[in-house]
Amino acid sequence: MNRPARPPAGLRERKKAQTRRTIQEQALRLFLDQGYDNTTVGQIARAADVSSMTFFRHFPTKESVVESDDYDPLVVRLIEQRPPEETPLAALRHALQEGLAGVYATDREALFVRTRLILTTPALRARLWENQHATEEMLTTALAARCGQEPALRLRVTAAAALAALTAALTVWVEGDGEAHLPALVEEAFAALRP
Amino acid sequence: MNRPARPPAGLRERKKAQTRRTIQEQALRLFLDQGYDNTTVGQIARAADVSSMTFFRHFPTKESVVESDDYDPLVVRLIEQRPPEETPLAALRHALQEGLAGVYATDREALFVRTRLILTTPALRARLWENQHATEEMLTTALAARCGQEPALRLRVTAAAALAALTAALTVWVEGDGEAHLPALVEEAFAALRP
DNA sequence: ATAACTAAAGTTAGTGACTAACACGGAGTG
DNA sequence: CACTCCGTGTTAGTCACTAACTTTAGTTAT
Repeated sequence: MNRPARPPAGLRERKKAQTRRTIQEQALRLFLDQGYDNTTVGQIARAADVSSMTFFRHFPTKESVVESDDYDPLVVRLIEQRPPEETPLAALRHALQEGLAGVYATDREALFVRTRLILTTPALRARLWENQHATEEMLTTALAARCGQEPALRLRVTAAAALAALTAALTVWVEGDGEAHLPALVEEAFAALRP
Repeated sequence: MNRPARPPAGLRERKKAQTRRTIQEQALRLFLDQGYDNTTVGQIARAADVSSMTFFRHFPTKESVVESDDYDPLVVRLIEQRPPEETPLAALRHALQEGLAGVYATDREALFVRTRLILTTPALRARLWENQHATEEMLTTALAARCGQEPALRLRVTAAAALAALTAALTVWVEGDGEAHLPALVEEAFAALRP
């Protein structure tokens, strides 16, 4: 159970982490300033004061700088904690809402900017779907473990539909310039799944 | 209402269409032979006896050779023909099933090979999601037009969920080496959306 | 039929994402 | 203090894709 705020743990590692953070910050700044496609890896590297190679040592692709993907394990944990009598879909809905609530309360602005960047950049959007597929598999497994079933087609569909609902809500949220209440949008999106 | 089988319509156009077809055939052959990532555009061009530039004159990206996307307009037409008293989800289910039935009856083997190639190649899978997003918008619009509503969040979620169900069914179909009855899988996938 | 028009295809020379191979230098360890 | 390792820089590539220009060949008009 290693919570964040790990002790300094060695100068070398700290420097590495620092480099990584700097690259990511500069990348996001440049992407927002001049657009994703108009920004080259070389520019990012120069802004972070490293060589282009170092960029790829920390991030396998240009797209991967934008991702976070710290949510998946959190949501899986939340699913495990849902009462077992809940339907899979309800468990997913509550777990996703809980997970979102935290981010929404503390980092709403950052979430908005990042989401808009992703949804308006084709290359990043494509990457997003790929990640969703991985997330879908994790959710399916978590759901299957919860009620003893094996990960069948139906659970897969449920997980995929839940993620589709979440994405649709995020899309509408961004299209409305972030003025709507995101949790309410998510709730409405999930409502469309129980006709 | 130009049905296929258009008259020859000029030597130049025919030659162009022929070149395009050759490129696509050779590309698919090479992809299946040696894998997508191990095949370069230059190889495809050489196999089709054209220059690399010509490849990009016919297909904007290497990924786009694999797509067909002739389904979207067909499905939209099928949606418009569904009886108006059907729920949006039911209309989608029937339209997608009808559209699939045609391909499944005549081109099952080709559908299987192409689907497996896409689902097992990360770059193509990413592209698939992108296309699904476009499809989702068309379906949402079609659904909205059907029952006079405006394209709200709920319809978007419905369309996205339906596509997720279809994709899940296709995935399971491919994982089972194409031995299952695809329409039945689709039916089961949609069943998961009515709990 | 031949000349004039035009669109498809080739050629060349790039950019940018990403990789492999090797060298350097400072952080970790005895 | 020496020795090892690991993060980084350098160089030289490959491959997808683009732009500018030329060549070739189908089409059209004289």
